[in-house]
Amino acid sequence: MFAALGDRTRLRLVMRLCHDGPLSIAKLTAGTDVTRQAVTKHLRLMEEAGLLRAARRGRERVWELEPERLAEARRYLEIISRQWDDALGRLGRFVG
Amino acid sequence: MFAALGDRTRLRLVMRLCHDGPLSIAKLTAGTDVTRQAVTKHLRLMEEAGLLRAARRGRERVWELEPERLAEARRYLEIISRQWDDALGRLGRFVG
DNA sequence: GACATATGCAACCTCCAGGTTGCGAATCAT
DNA sequence: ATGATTCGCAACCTGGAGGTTGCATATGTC
Repeated sequence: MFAALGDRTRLRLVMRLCHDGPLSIAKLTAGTDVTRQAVTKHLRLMEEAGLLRAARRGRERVWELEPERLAEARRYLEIISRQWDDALGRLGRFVG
Repeated sequence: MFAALGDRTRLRLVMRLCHDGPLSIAKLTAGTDVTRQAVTKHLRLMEEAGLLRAARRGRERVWELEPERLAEARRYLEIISRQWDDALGRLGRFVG
């Protein structure tokens, strides 16, 4: 999940999608400095991670974000930092 | 940043830290199936990513989370999904 | 001092993520 | 039907991430 966002090209693709709306592979490739095949691989990877969703339209394959996954990641980070605060609290009580 | 969390070992380290509080390298290594050196490398990587912070205490080096970075990541994801909603809204107006 | 503990440094190895190239297949336009 | 787009498949290549090993260096303990 985080690995899916932990790559330059992929993060760019997500940003592109996130403020241009659904796009085809060719359109997405246009904004990058890599090959269409590389873009395709990244898109599939993110699809398996649950971040994206694809749909055929004519000869194109249109990709769009799956925002629920982002929300999930956000919740996860929130849990992490909350547990961290708790741990520091316990530590403070035991030490001080 | 997301790349820092996009690795199994690193995510485990973060989880361990997040609910046990600050720990030394040896203690952190105990919970893993890899070498102390590997753990050290990961810790430094996350330090450079701004996720962790270290402090010497005697002969130990104690690591702890830098929760501000997590908050930053959360904000970033929020921006992403908000822009996505906006993009879909524009699309809807133009098409429908 | 002698010994154990906790870490640092550096060289090395292996594997796969990220990328490319070449070709084939489906869809649209004229 | 011919050509131009848009995509899929498969083989291939390469750098660096993740890991290990061996040794050196501080710090604590007796």
